[in-house]
Amino acid sequence: MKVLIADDHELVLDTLVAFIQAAGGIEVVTAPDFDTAAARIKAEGPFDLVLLDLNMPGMNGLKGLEAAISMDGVEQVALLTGDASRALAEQALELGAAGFVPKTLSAKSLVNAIRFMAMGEQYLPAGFMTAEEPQSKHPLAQKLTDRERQVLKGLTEGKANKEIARDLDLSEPTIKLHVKTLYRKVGASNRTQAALIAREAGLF
Amino acid sequence: MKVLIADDHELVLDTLVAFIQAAGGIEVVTAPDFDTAAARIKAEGPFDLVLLDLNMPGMNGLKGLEAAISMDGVEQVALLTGDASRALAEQALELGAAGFVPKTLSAKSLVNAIRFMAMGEQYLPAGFMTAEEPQSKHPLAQKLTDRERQVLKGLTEGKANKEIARDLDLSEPTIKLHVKTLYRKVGASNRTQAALIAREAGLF
DNA sequence: TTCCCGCCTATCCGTTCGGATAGGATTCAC
DNA sequence: GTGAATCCTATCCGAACGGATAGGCGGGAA
Repeated sequence: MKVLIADDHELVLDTLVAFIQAAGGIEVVTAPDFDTAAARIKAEGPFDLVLLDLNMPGMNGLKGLEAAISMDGVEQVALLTGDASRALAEQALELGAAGFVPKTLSAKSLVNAIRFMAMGEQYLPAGFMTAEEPQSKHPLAQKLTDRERQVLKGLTEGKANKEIARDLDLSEPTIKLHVKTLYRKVGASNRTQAALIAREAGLF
Repeated sequence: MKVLIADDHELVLDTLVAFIQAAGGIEVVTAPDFDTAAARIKAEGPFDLVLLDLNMPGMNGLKGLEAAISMDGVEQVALLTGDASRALAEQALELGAAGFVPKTLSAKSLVNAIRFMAMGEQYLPAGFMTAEEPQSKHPLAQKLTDRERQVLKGLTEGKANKEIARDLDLSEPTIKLHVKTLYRKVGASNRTQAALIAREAGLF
């Protein structure tokens, strides 16, 4: 059984390799970025599992995942990531990922997950997709009404009131009202600040 | 010598503890988020060094760093972070942080850095502050003139043209000109889009 | 020197924004 | 039912924005 792990955090790499080899029966190859990972797949493949860090050089978000999945010499591809966003996990699975591994896992269960996926299974952290939306409502968003959230989403896309009105099939004055009340709630004084605050809070 | 490490990535925690204790002479306490870190400082302090992950629950960016520095029972506070941004490092040092430790370090040098800081020294990753600005010019920013960059910075802070004019000691019509030409260069059609694009590119 | 480029200033115009105010509709809790 | 909350619509106004256009200034390149 052969596994490639790509991560620019050498610390993570060190640990995983040590733990996996201690367990035995698995050959581990590492890479510090996406490009060398791709090169090693070509040169040293095939691999039973390829683990890709979401935030590493050369990996353009899910682009790298997509590319890796379509490569020859790769059985399974999984994402390794620091922040566990449910939306991201869903997208990754839609693209055909074998799993989604947050680094918040303990070393032991992380190694178990890797062995599990290398055997061809799909892995998701316990209580990740099962839980409806545990703490999804940010302290900021929870104060907004549904409409206001929809309007705020439009703001974060740089849209004009008129555009938002068309998208939501409402009149423009209505949008302006929501925009105004929304400013007060999030503490913004114009649409750009509101958009930045929303992004900062991780909404949308 | 006593060290507290707070990180929501249990993997990181496991490794650091194992390595540090293997080296001997250091007592290690861990915490999965900022609040329990603060509680443990109060209960089990004093600590020679507190290592805080930048992206963990309860830590509002540099707010947590600031809070930890001002606490009793803490000698040194350092940041542990996944992505090494130079601007962030500078801000952290200005707040009085003892160092800035990117997780891209190998486990061995990371442990060395921790021991180094616990002894009261300041640590920065090699060639981090020394290098002038290695790859600072993003493909986007390099097309902008100095003034346009300054104006764009104002936009990313949600400022009005008039405010930017005051900050840069220019007239408002001038700002409007720069804003307009800047839109064309970055592909925005209004200030909110420009601000988001700039943030997306990692500028400022 | 002449020319071009980046920079600053300015005016004009139509649109959009931000804010205040007011009325009507719906739903839900009391 | 009464009242409160949410949502929709509307009008008015001053300020800010987005865009076009035009001229002056300084420095570097041809």
